[in-house]
Amino acid sequence: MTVGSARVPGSEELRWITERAVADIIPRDEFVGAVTSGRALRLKMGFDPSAPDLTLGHAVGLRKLRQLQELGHTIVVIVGDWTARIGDPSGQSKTRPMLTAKQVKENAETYLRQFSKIVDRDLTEIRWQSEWFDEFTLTTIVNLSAKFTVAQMLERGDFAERFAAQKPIGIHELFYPLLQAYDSVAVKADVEFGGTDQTFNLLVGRQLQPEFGQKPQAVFTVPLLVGTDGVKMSKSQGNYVALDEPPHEMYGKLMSITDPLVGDYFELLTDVSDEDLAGIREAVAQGGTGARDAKMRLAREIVSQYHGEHVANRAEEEFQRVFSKRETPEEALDLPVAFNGAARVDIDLTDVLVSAGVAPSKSEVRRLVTQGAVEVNGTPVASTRVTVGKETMIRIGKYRFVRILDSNKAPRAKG
RNA sequence: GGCGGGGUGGCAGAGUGGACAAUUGCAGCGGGCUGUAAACUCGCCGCCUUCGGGCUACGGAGGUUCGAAUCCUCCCCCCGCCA
Repeated sequence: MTVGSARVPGSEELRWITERAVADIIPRDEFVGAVTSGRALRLKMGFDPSAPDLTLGHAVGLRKLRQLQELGHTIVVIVGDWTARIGDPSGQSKTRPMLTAKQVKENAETYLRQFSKIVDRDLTEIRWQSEWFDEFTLTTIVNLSAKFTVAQMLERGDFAERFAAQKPIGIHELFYPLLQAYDSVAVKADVEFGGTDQTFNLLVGRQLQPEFGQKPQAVFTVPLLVGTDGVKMSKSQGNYVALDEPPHEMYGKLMSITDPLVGDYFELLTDVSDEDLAGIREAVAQGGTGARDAKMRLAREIVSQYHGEHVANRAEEEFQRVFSKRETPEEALDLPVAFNGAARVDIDLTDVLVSAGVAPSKSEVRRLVTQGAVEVNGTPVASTRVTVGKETMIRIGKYRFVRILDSNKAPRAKG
């Protein structure tokens, strides 16, 4: 890698970079000095290949990287293939199966595909931990671990809490920060990015680099995006929006975020101006349709970012049709049924909805019917046995729709 | 090595011979309300069912019993403390 040069941002641009959607920069003046030096910086960001799906939460940091990339700085993505193979220690309840090299590679591809929705992959350096960790020996590891103390490790909040509560802390867990820190040495990072929950790990990297004769990296943290329900975002809660999400789902999920989050989402995920942002927060605080309109704007803006404006508009129209007006959607899950020439045919919803993947079990379908949640052509059904025609629309609950198609009539053109 | 605690439905966590498909909370689903929500409220929430019922489940395997998540035996796993 040759040391290139980068454009020096103007004061307004610099302010935007260092203040919008930023949690902390340590040390701030050092970072500002570096970014205004004209030298191309190496901006490190880690990636855990055991969880390749990116969410809007990741987007906060990636958007920041994008801003810096546009100035000519180099993004260095570390694929944590080595640590991922050991397994994530934080999920104590289950031992995560070790990932194979193939899985890691696939996950990395998935990651990078989503990653490039925000940053320019061609201007990104992708490095694998195995490049340096494969060569580690016991001596190297002992030497590395000798540079830190248990007390230092216990400064990390979650370790301290577990220790105090006499909960287990695996030795390997103590290694995680060290390994991550060594990544910074290996790639000679100037700045490392992460969410605020990563602060400790990033600082370990900063502490380690001087031990190897390197200038310590600056640490750049971005705020954590709160889940759509207002609680900490987590996969198990399902309260996140994935970057890969289809447009109408993305739109719908954004419309369902709890009101107080609207301002934060705008702040962290869009480029609306500060004045605009203040107006949005004000509108949401007032409640009523103003809050709803602000949320619609948010949903439209974000869907536009990942799917384009045209698609976003269509998602919005569809949303209004189904949710606001309670009409049937234009698009529904098509369900082929063999009519064999008949105009109408009897079907059993328990079979049909389960095989269509709409309901998890026949019992669930019976329950739904009992609760009056299933409508055929707008009329609630009392029995799971119903008569349907071609194009009959079946509605399950408020938002799930299935359209009956004649499987005889619409054969696949190509086999 | 010694001592102790524990393994129950997606999670948390009750139950300690029958009335237990298993209290409760969270999550989820459905109805209402609404701005799409949230909050609130009502209901559902193992699987199969000809709706009579059947089947499978409380770490695993055996056993005692008319009957076991609950008692006994062995085994497996997790955690803490002391050494």
